[in-house]
Amino acid sequence: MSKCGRKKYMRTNVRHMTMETVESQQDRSVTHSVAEHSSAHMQTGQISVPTLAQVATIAETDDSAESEVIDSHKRREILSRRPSYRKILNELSSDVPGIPKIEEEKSEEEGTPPNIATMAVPTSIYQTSTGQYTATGDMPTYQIRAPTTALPQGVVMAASPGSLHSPQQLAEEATRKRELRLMKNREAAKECRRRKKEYVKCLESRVAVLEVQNKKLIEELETLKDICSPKTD
DNA sequence: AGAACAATTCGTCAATATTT
DNA sequence: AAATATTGACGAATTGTTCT
Repeated sequence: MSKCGRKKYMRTNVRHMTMETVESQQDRSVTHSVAEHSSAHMQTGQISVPTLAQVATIAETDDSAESEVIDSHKRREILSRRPSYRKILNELSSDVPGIPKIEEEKSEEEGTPPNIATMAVPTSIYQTSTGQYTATGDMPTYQIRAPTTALPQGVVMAASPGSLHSPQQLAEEATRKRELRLMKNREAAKECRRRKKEYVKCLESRVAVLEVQNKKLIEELETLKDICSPKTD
């Protein structure tokens, strides 16, 4: 995959705002907006996280003189980075029994085979008669492998920086560090995407469960209405 | 069949959060 | 404070779908 010619963007204090909306778009040949871009990447049926588009809209419409007066706290609140998927999911799981926690990555010696991510699709959260959510065997009892622990072949740990002298050695060290960083980030991105998918699936499951619950309650309400005020015809 | 477009995936960068 | 982790955004590549 060729990565040459990649455009570098200055990023301002914007977690949910890209330069697409911050910069003037005049000199950009790309015509799609942030919202379009994110929706284009949204799979059918997935739940979109609206903050990005919302914030982008705010940013776009905010450049009037009045906007300068806007409380910076508010803005910061909007733009602040939201918690990680792991955190969100774990909070969800503490609220709702049956939603699995995303476990911290564990070292391989704790029994988990390396590089194996077992994960079931969380398609079945059921509600018990007490109103609690319960997981079936299909619930994601995944285990997260520890990707960063395994260095690819060819990545050699160099000597300590103190022992490097020549510019060539320094350059090699820099290259090695960069490759290591890229590799780590590559794995981190994969893991992040996996967590995100998990998070979205989890939300979808919740929606499904709540819809069923809502339907039941409506039916119950109708029944009670009928009992309390039977029709006279 | 193949062109055209849409959707998806992946690696990377950079900003920010979290951990040490 | 430095190191590390997380994740939105981007562009390129790949894959899928539709139309001619």
